[in-house]
Amino acid sequence: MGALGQEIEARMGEFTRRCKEAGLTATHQRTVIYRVLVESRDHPSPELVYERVSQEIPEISRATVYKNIHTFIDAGLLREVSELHQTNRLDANLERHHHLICTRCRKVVDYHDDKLDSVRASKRNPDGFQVTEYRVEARGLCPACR
Amino acid sequence: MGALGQEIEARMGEFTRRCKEAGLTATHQRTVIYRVLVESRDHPSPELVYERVSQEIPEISRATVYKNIHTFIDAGLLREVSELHQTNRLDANLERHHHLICTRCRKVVDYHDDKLDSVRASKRNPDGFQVTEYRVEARGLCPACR
DNA sequence: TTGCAAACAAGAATCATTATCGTTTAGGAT
DNA sequence: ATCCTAAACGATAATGATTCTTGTTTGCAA
Repeated sequence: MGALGQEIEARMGEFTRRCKEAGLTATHQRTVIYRVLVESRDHPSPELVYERVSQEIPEISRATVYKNIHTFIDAGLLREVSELHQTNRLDANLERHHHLICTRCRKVVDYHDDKLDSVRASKRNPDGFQVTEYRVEARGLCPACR
Repeated sequence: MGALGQEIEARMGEFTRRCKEAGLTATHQRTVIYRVLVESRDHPSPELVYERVSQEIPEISRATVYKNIHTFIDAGLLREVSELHQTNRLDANLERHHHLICTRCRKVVDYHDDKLDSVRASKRNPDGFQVTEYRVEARGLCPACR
């Protein structure tokens, strides 16, 4: 088994452990869903996860995949790349700025900060990406949700 | 007129100018939609924009609002807070890291960078937010899209 | 083994968004 | 001022992602 395989094994071990901690049954469906997630390097959508899991468990239901993705997120076993994926959120402020995002109520507040404006990656073209803009998301709780 | 009113006026002037530049007719509908966007400090969803515009133009169609929002984005008059709003995108990597996001194909790549890990706002609790995490989004074009 | 709560599957329902299509309108050419 | 054409619009159907509902199955503890 290669280094990647070992890492996946390690993550699956952590999965089992965390399920116990959270009082979750490590069912066959959950195990396959989680392994697919760990093996996927492309930040898949739930739909794509469903497709991949379906290859192994053809009779699995979409609801099971979607519900367990939420379960994993709640248990801290999985994260969302962006918390603002339910609907588009618009910003007519054209100046360079960053955002404060409340993880509970999804409130978004513009945040201007020269210090953050100067953020740059260490490498010139990380992973071959031609980066045109660095944006900082400060995630946490807004005053109302604290 | 207060300072805020003046800023809104300035933005509406810019709107008219940019419409001309882009060969767009500054129709009544577009003007109201854009003014609502500029006046909204809460990064509204298209649906919320539709509701607000409907107060002034009850007979406006959702399609008009949605289409013009795209038109404004294409013309550089408006931005999206997150480009990943069409569907959820999952991340089973629990280590601290950041993301490279291709604005063209929506590819997301994990990016580990100690320099970015140390990013912090200048203020302790900006706008009263209790910030638990800073994430950097490096936006640009992936190797395939360049 | 019995029973109960957790998990599941199937499919309907919802929500946001986009596409289609017929009508209206704005602005340049006449 | 009138005509013409493309751009805009409105109504509404369609799509895609996600969530909800309901009935069934399964894991595990008494």
